[in-house]
Amino acid sequence: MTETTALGVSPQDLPACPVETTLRLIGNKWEVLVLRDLMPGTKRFGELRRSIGGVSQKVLTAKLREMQADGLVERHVYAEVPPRVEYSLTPLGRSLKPVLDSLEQWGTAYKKKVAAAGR
Amino acid sequence: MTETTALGVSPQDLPACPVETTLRLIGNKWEVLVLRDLMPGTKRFGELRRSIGGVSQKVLTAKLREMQADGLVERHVYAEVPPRVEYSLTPLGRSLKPVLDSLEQWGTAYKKKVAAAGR
DNA sequence: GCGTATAGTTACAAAAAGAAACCTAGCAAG
DNA sequence: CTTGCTAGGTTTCTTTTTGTAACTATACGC
Repeated sequence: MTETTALGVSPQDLPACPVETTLRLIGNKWEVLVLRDLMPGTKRFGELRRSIGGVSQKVLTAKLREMQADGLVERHVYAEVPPRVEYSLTPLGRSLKPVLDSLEQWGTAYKKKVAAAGR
Repeated sequence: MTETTALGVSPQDLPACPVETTLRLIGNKWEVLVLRDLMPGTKRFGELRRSIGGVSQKVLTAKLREMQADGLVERHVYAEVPPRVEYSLTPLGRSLKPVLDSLEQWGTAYKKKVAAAGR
């Protein structure tokens, strides 16, 4: 079964500033890490939890639901026992790749700088 | 008077993932907005507070101190009455511009999409 | 029957954020 | 002389968010 959520967002309740608009969807650390780990493809809940690392079950569940409501993430539930739930990015979610790339690039450059200064 | 803070960061206490490294410095909504509003140039505390909008004095103070400790922001105190404190970005802070730009670009595209869907 | 596994919920504790008052020091108005 | 204003900051208190740990449901293998 596949649950989908349309972008039920009214333009008028988005902030005027585009940066804030983006932050409304991925202004949280966990949301960015979900994005990072789903970018290569589908993952199950537990798998995602382990790959993110340090996130509690409760918070990950909550963030995934929000991201689903925002149309960034798709949730596929398989009626098996034990339950299997797979998460993947929607096209909208995948469209955030450039943002993720810029975060990664800056982080890489920064780490290099710190390593050089630490000598 | 000018207070400066070197990047006193040891490479080993940075996360392995560059994305997480970046998030450690600007993983918070307010930090990104400070960056956005200081990118054009120096601002006084109150000015910054108003331009960000919706941030409490306590939290803005705390975030600015953190960003100063991280070497992103410079703090200039003028010994006047009433006090004047000016904030500006360091070169490291300004180097985050590409990240900010990607957030802005995505937000702009998203708003366009939402506006189109809302008809 | 009993333990295992998975995604999720619930109840409680800890941490962060927000709201509002107070502090400082000098200057100006009354 | 007293009162009020200024701007950045701190303190206190309340609310919201986050984290921790225990518990649920259900089929499978033993």
